Amino acid sequence: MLLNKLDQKAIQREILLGFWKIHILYHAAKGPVIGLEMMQELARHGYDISPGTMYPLLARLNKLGWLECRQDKLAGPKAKKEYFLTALGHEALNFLKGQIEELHREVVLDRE
Amino acid sequence: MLLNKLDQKAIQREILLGFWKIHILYHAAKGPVIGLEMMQELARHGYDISPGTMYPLLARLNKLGWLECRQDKLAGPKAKKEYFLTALGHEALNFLKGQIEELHREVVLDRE
DNA sequence: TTACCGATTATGTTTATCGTAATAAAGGAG
DNA sequence: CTCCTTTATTACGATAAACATAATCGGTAA
Repeated sequence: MLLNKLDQKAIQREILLGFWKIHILYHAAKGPVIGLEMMQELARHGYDISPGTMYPLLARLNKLGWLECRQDKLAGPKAKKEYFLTALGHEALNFLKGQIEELHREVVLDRE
Repeated sequence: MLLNKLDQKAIQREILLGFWKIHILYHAAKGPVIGLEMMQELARHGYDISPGTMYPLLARLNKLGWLECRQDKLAGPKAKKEYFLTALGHEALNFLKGQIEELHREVVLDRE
């Protein structure tokens, strides 16, 4: 393996950014997603996401209408937020599945 | 289809950015890649990349050591540049193939 | 009280993306 | 030879995303 840690970081930043965003949508489709939990989950898969990246992302996906946010109103301003995939988010995820399939077919299976 | 053009643009910017970068590496493995040609090729696949994005990207991949650049020295300063995948670039591409497979297995095939 | 844990929020710096305009060389039409 | 189009890259300014780190807040345990 010629790739060192700097290369891996570059791959992450340059290319894999979108991959774990898909993971988030995927998880949000299965059940509620929480920022910190997701950071830990992704860390397990080798992605090291800082809060300064994760939380603005979730807010953005919420603003785009792909994720819905629920928070206990009785709790304080920093209580955990649960994110769910919306109908629009499902559409986006389905579209992305098609894109993944295409990429997989072309690059991994080397067809077409 | 609920997704409108704004959504598609968001998907592109938020997630698919890495996908066509992989396409570039993939093409560079098959033969020389030229900026403008790549922009047209990607446009055919629905990705609309502006020169202000493409050329800095190629320069960056070159600087990372994934692409090698050849340019006819006799020609002027804006002569076309041909990019080839380096050994390190091959490593990166192979690593990415694994990542694509994993993503495909989990999200598309819904396994694991 | 104090200390820690689960979570989010705030913030400042760096880097990428995008659109558009400028530049350069080469080839063809007249 | 000059003008125009085509093939390419380069330059640039504005917006936005990513990152690391520090601050905050509420709950629970010692």
